[in-house]
Amino acid sequence: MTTTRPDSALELRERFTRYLRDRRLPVTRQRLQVADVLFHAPDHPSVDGISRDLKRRGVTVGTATVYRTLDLLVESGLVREHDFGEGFRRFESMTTRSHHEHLVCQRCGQVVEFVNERLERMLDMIADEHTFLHRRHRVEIFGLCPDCRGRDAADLRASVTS
Amino acid sequence: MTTTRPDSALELRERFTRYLRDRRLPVTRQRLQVADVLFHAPDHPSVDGISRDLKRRGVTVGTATVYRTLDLLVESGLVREHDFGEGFRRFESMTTRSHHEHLVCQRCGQVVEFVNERLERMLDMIADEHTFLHRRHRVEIFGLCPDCRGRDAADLRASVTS
DNA sequence: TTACGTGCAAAGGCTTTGCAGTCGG
DNA sequence: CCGACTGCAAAGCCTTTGCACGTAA
Repeated sequence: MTTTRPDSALELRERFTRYLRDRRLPVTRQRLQVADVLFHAPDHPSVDGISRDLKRRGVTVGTATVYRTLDLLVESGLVREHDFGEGFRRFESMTTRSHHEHLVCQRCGQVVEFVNERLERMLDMIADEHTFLHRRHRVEIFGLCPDCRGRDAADLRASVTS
Repeated sequence: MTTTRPDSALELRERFTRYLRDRRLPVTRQRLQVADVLFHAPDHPSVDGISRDLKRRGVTVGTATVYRTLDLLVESGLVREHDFGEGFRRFESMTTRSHHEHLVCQRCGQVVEFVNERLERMLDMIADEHTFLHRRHRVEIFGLCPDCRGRDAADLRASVTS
């Protein structure tokens, strides 16, 4: 279940390189390193998470460069930007998986992805009904993941007993 | 269509007063003024918008107090907090209307509300499927409102002609 | 009277910007 | 070589916090 999808990552790096070359933008060590970290991330890292990951690998990339590279990655369409209302952004590389939404655990921060075709169609319909041109959307369900759900119930029992 | 819902606003102010009294918290001029501005707002104002509205009415309330009052209003359940990914929060008073979602225009910032029972049920189902305890959710559709949609097409024609 | 609120200014957290030095193509 | 990038530090935003003073009950 925790696949690293190395082949996907390689392909994405190539696509990013191509994107840069097409626009006559330098393909620098920093840009590739930031992209690689993100392409290999199994989750939805924040800028801080990406920086720490880079440090762990022994390389240092200035914060400003990380932000600037993320802008490029988002523009290129290879990376998706998220704002789960935590006060900072998270990023996610686009694998071959289809468009998906998120379930966010309010206790442990775990993010689970889900796909639902019917939901997507319904959103198209709703936009149409309001004569809106539908460009993108965001569906997030907040609550407790299976683990935290049980733990919360346990906490409650403990507090009642004490 | 642009109803100010004055009766609703009055009732909400009363409910807020009751909320404060119940917790033995002082009912101050500032708290009521911030609440009133929000209860009368037809849209989803930001902290800055609320402050400017207060100034327009000739009263001044410190920024810190506005933030602290908004915390109370959200805790009381009379106000809903939103984050449309703009880098700041927006607030909306809970009228008697049922739970709703938002269509956001990426050009002019207009926010249109919509209600869709089927959508709500579908989200419950999805959370269930993943054994998540569903506490709240967020559905936002971004794009162009009817007005901006036309304007964008016009811009495009103009740029092609020039 | 007294606990809590208020306003100001300072601090905080995330992100962007300005600029001198550096490097890819 | 030149234009674009990088890193650092400073600045920008929104929001929170500390503190002396004020006020609701």
